[in-house]
Amino acid sequence: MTAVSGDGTPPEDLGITVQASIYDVAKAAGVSASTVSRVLSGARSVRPESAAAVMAAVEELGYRPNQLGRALRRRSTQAIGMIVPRVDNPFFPSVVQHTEEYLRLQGYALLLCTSNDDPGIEAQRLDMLTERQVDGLLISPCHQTRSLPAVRRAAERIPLVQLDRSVEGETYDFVGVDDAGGIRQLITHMRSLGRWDIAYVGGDRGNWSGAQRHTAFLAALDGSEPDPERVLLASFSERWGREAAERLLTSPTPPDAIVCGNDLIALGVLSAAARLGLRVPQDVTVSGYDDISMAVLAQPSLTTVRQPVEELTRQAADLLLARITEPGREPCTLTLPTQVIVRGSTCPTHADEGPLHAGGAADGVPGVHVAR
Amino acid sequence: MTAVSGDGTPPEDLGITVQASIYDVAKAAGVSASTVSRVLSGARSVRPESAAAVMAAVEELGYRPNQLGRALRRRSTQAIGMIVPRVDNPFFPSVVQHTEEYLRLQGYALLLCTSNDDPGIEAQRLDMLTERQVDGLLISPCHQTRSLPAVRRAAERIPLVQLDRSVEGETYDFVGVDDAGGIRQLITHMRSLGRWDIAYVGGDRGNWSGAQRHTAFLAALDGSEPDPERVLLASFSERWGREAAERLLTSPTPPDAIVCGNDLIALGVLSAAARLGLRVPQDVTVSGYDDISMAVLAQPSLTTVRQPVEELTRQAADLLLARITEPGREPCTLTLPTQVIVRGSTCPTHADEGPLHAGGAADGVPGVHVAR
DNA sequence: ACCGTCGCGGAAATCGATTGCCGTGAATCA
DNA sequence: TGATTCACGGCAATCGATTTCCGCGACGGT
Repeated sequence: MTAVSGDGTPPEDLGITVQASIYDVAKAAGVSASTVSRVLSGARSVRPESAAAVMAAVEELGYRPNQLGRALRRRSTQAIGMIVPRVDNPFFPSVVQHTEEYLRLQGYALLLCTSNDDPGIEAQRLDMLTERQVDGLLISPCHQTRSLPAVRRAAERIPLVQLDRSVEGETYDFVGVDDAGGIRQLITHMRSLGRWDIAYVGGDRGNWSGAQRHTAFLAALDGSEPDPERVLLASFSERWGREAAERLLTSPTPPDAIVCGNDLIALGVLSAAARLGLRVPQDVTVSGYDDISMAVLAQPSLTTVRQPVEELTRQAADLLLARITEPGREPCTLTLPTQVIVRGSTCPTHADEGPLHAGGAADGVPGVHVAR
Repeated sequence: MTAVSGDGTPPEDLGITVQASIYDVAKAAGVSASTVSRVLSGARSVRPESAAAVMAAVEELGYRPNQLGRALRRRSTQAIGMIVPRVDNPFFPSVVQHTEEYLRLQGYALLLCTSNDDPGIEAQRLDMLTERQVDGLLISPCHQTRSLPAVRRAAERIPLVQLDRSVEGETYDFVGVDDAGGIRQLITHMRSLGRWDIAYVGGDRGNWSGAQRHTAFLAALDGSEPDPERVLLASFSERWGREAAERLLTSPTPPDAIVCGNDLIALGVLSAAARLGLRVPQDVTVSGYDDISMAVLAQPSLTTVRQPVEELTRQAADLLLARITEPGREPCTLTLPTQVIVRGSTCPTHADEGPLHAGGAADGVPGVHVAR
């Protein structure tokens, strides 16, 4: 059955050769397909001669098992699907890198997709991965509410864990960071430097991070009046940071500090400040969020909030594996602590001079780390 | 056969519900599985009443076809595997983004993997994707020679196209850019500014881009002596750029221009220069390669070589689709032209002042574009 | 009235691998 | 010696969807 070659015609070598199936191996080794399967999987003991014959045939034919057939029968693809909003924000590649590495050690392959911050594309990807029978899903939903229907649909069929961002209106497993705490710490830091007129440039409130950080900013201002001119929201991009900073810094009453929704925005702000001839941190202090690798290289280097990426991905992966083995468990939410990294964009004493490879030193405030 | 529920026990709703198969739909609709398949695929005409019954059952059961079964039978997964060396170099995310978008329009899903610049991991990923029966592979091999065995093994079974980087020793379809031409243009540009003592800071020669660009730099120097102190090779990272620049610029005879192997290196160089109190471009000019989005925001903005990413991905995807439909065709190599983007890091007259959103203007030299 | 044709539906084979079940022969034990 | 266990191998069912082949009834043409 299902013999593959030997139909009389010469091989006619054209690039791609037909794949040998387990039956071809069985025939070449003079055993049954069951035996081949058992040799390869080690599921049951096999006579050494048979095993040797099988291995020889595998080698000879260059046999590689078809994971489609295996997955169909086993009801497990040993693959995890992952969906992140963007890959041009360095934070997510970093998350992806760690996740892939960790899951590989657990014997899973990672299938990565991008939603491009579009709930429609995200839903397509979610459906695609579901139909391809991944064993689990990791997702940073691109929108708090508009992502919900597709996330719900997927979670009904497949173990799903959210990381870094979450949807609202239903609770699924979620590993995030203390976004609000990070912002609060930053504000405290700014005020300790004598900065009281603090502006906020953030992403839109559609996604979790944007909403959390903005809300935290407003809350941290408690006493002060929330001047609408001081709070600008649009997108998590350098371009927006630049544009917003231009608006803020050319106004008659510019703020003396700018807290940004993430590092990309902050880099845009630094760019605009430099262009306008303003000195950072003397004229205005600036902070970011995420601690991407560019942050330490910026001019000046960027004060920011570091998310514990490795911990984040490990916890999310563990949560997913737990839900795979035990689908009925209660949804659980983990919030990891963040850490403020103080650099030159807020602290002149840490401006970018001195040896390039100096280490940092804690300055006594819990959760605040002074670098370089 | 394969009835799914109705075994007497109550539903016992725990998170995940069992997936309905095409047979469940058939039973609910009172037709055969063949008919369900035909309704869903539109392969053959079906009586309207049957079709309606099927659609109702699909809706009712929330049926989603299992792509594993479909792919097994159809011998096509409608998925393309892609492997890039890193995702923390913004150039590749950009390539990925465009590729995914284009392939989606052609009805393919993209499964993305990262090799982390490690030929061993790359080989694993290649095998994994091959065993999962992707219809084609797109790869930027992380190493010119060490990637060859795994690439060969994969290409023997599945249509494969290389993009941006290639292996050596065997020719497979490849879409790249004129790396050498870009470097030559940069050198010409530097010399036209009166800079003759040009240093090169690049990635290692293990991968295609590193080797091409380094070789081109040496070749462009023809007359001049290739001072080994002036050519530093290690990795395509900001960190390396910073370290190398520190070495170059603190030497007794610093160069008056630094050509970098990519933008990340160049950003590191700018960072080191600023820290050492050197002015760019007055004291030293700096150029990058790739035109990542940070390049325009750097202080000063970065002169660089733009790769035609969209064209690159479109051509690579088209080549792959062509090879899928016609596996026997001759391997083909495409080399796309690059374009130098002149910005503030080489040209003081284009320093970063003026309106933020100004467009650029061509300065008459072919292939050279003066931005902002 | 008879014979093709057409529309439509279903049974069954198929894709590739896994696994429950049974059979066979050898070894062990009473 | 006869019974029981054990090691090992193969048959066939199975996962879920597609597709070939065939059958049935209706319809049109002569």
